[in-house]
Amino acid sequence: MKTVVVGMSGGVDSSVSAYLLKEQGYKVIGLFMRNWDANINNDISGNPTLQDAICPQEKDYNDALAVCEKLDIPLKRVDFIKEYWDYVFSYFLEELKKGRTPNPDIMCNKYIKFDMFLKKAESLGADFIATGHFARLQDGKLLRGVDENKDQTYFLSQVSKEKFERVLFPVGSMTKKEIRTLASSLGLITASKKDSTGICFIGERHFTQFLENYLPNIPGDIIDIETGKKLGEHIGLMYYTIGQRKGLQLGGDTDKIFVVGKNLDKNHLYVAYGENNPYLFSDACLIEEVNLLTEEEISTCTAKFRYRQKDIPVTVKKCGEDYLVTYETAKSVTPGQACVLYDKEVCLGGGIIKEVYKKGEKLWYL
RNA sequence: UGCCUCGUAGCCAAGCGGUAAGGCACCACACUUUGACUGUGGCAUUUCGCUAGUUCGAAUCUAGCCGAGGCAG
Repeated sequence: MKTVVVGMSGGVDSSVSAYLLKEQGYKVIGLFMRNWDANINNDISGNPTLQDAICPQEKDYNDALAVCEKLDIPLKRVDFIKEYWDYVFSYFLEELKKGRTPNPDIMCNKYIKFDMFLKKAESLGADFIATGHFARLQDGKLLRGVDENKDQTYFLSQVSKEKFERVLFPVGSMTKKEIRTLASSLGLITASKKDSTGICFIGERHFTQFLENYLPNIPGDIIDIETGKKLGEHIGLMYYTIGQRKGLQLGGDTDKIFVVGKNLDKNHLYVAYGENNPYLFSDACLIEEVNLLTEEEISTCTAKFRYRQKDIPVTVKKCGEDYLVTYETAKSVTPGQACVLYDKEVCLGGGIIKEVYKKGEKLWYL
């Protein structure tokens, strides 16, 4: 009998995952992870649950425990608070300081869930680990989750290929609706629990206030990139991402205003009018830290530059350590975000967007 | 100083006697394991610079005042 350690988050997906594995005849052990502590991590300002009698993680643990008791499997717990800070959150802050838009959840999967957690599971005697991700593994390949609205392969793109040999995604071939229906019929208390959002393990935060706990905000000018005119003032470059519209507190025109770039030296935020403004578009980007999930050479495939964005056709070419990804046109391609490559259902891996180009020229304003 | 124009929510801006369009911003919700994007809804009835009139009824007409421009000088 093979042993599987399931990452129990206290949500419905991992609850059903544990059930399915048990049905399939595995010896199942639940493992609850706690990677964030609001007090230790100074997560004070902008934290909506700070005053709650029991913190959200404790509620989640209780839910996970209730599910495990129902399924008659043991539940253990482990803390990676320091590791999460060192490998995920520090990276997150460093990237923000550089004016980029990091994706902490991608690093969380790479360093915590599919590394630290995996090692911990092995020490508990695991042959495999399992999570409630919406993704599938077939013949060593990572496939999109069947529920295309919930597919999470984007977040798994930085996990190295060999890790997946010891991973199971039991709910990857189900839709969210099927999962909830099954959970409900089993009487699991997580059946109708709301999907969690926000940074994984941290949760929803008022972004501006949240960051103020960690980074100094340095106000500067908001500049219309087309005229060079000052339109207003921003509260700190790290609060804005490319393509963002909300939070500029600028109005007065009939058209919408979007963030198109930043200048760290001058502490300027560049904006432009209109959702189809040329400054928002590009036709190529250079990606770094490329992690491939296939042995085969990649030339043409599809890619997405942000989670839940539609795939677009691209061509890929190795360029030293990095890869050059070219495409007809894409909007709001943002340094720091992941570019994830696909061949139909197969996730080929991806990289982190480093530079963005248009007509052979690097976009100077990013 | 004389003459002219203008003053509508945080911003832009319709309305020109019949009981305050719209856009941007902002807020809420939906969507969402990354900060978005997107969608839906809310958002001036102690109201239209202030005061006093005309009128059944005014942001819309009249007078004065205040304020912002402009033309004469």
